[in-house]
Amino acid sequence: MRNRPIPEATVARLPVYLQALLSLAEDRRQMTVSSEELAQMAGVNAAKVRKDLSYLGSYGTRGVGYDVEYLLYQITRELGLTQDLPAAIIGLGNLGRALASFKGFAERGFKIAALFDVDDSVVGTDVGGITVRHLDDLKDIVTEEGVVIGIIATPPTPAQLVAERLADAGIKSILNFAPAVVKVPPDVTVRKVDLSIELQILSFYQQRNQAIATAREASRRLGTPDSSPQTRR
Amino acid sequence: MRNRPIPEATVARLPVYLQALLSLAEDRRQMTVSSEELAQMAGVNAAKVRKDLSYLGSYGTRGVGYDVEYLLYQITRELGLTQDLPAAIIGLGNLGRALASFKGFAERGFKIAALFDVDDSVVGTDVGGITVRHLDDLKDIVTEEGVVIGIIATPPTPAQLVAERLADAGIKSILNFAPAVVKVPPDVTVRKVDLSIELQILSFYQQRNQAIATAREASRRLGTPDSSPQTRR
DNA sequence: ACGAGCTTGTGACTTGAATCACAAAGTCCG
DNA sequence: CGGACTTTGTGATTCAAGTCACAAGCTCGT
Ligand SMILES: NC(=O)c1ccc[n+]([C@@H]2O[C@H](COP(=O)([O-])OP(=O)(O)OC[C@H]3O[C@@H](n4cnc5c(N)ncnc54)[C@H](O)[C@@H]3O)[C@@H](O)[C@H]2O)c1
Ligand SMILES: NC(=O)c1ccc[n+]([C@@H]2O[C@H](COP(=O)([O-])OP(=O)(O)OC[C@H]3O[C@@H](n4cnc5c(N)ncnc54)[C@H](O)[C@@H]3O)[C@@H](O)[C@H]2O)c1
Repeated sequence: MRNRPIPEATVARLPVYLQALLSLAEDRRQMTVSSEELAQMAGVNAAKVRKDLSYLGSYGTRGVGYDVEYLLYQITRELGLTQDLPAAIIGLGNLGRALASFKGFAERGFKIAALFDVDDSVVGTDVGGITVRHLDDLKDIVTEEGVVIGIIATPPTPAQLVAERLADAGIKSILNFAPAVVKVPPDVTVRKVDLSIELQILSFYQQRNQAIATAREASRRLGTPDSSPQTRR
Repeated sequence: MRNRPIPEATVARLPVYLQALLSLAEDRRQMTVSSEELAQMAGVNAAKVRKDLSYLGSYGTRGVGYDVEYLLYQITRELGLTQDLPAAIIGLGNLGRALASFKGFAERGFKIAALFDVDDSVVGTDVGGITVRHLDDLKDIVTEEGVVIGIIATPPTPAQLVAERLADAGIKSILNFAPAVVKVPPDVTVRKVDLSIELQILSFYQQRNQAIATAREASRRLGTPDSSPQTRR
């Protein structure tokens, strides 16, 4: 299993295990954890946990489980979180400000190293202890501060432009909060977080379940035997 | 194809198509759109677009494409966005406030109908034109306002409790911003948005690509022929 | 030192999603 | 009206993820 490329789906779950392990490490009572326990905490099934962890190597002990500290270190290392990665936020509106003043990053392997905007009433001001700079200074400051992650929190229209500026500044990892699809060179990774999309997905399942409920209700009233429960998820 | 259950992956893309169609509908020049164009805009491939849309029915015309307005309506209907769904935000800190004062919801099928917190210095204040209520009044107000979606923006510790209160109030759809896994009854759908997880995933690919780059660099200097490019994503 | 009892690690299998590739169905133009 | 040209809709295929199930390996008590 070792040395095989780690599946994307596994990579996406490692941070969840990390979170669970951190909370276990905090109360020092439990030195070791079983795949079953970890699965409970992460909300997945135990076989998946074991398979996921096996991609990192054989870090468990049969009959015992996984050493919490050791596993914690291995996942941290695999995710590249052994030192704090410097990130920049572009767009200091409602969302950008919330992100900039959020204290939770430091404990999770990141630090906000620079802030950018284009609005003259924002540039030069202080947000969460950091001075907002003009977007035009992006490349210089990114180089200077060693920023490796760009967080786009501008309105959707300028998002593409900002992404290009980030790519031009040598940044390879972008997190995009603007509801817009941005195109970047193939060596740049973009992940998108779109709140409206999440809500719309919820809306779909909401209405579907409701439709099923009313259909069942109707057939019950008609005395028709209920065929399929169709719970799913 | 019709009447088959819509795959989860497709549901997750429908909002992206919706967004693209909305921007097409705005400038009224283009009455119809091909799967190829839509694919470009959504950042996916054309075959996937066609297959996704085919789950909703045969709404295209061969040789022409899809009627923008008609498709727009069909997706809106499928997602259950024909009327604004009332949502509630719980936890009015940095993030909760940004969400509450965000104007983009209305245009995307949602409206913020209620706000909740437990902090006495927050309860009773006005945020984005809505008075913050105490969490204890959740059930009453949810019923009264017909809220169907709950958005958790509290710290991680109270997230589980809040989720239970929401479920108890009859809410079936929860969007959770707190970095915590919440357990709910099977008829409730939870989606999680976790910023730190997204950053950690970026970190993984960042460091992996870097590792590949330095390995290639090393082998180049040694004159070893470079075997596999291994771009992926 | 041995057997009962856990728990891991992983091949084999199942399920679901993505991609391919092409016939079917339409448009457009001479 | 017919044939060149588009573009859809969808079986067939490939690829990735999830689940199952069990032998291998460890601990601990006796
Ligand atoms: N606020 C929310 O809760 C929320 C929720 C979901 C999505 N979003 C999305 O996040 C993004 C930001 O939302 P917001 O509410 O903070 O918006 P906002 O309008 O409050 O802030 C946008 C900020 O970006 C700056 N900006 C504009 N163009 C820029 C450019 N070219 N370069 C750099 N900065 C630029 C503006 O000066 C402003 O400060 C939007 O795309 C929005 O759709 C926000
Ligand atoms: N701020 C960000 O940019 C950001 C980014 C990523 C994730 N998050 C997550 O979002 C959540 C909120 O972040 P924040 O920065 O707004 O935190 P915050 O501390 O500023 O606000 C939390 C709010 O929740 C309220 N609260 C606490 N317990 C509650 C309860 N039981 N019921 C109702 N309300 C309660 C508090 O009174 C406070 O108003 C956190 O879980 C955080 O990890 C925030």
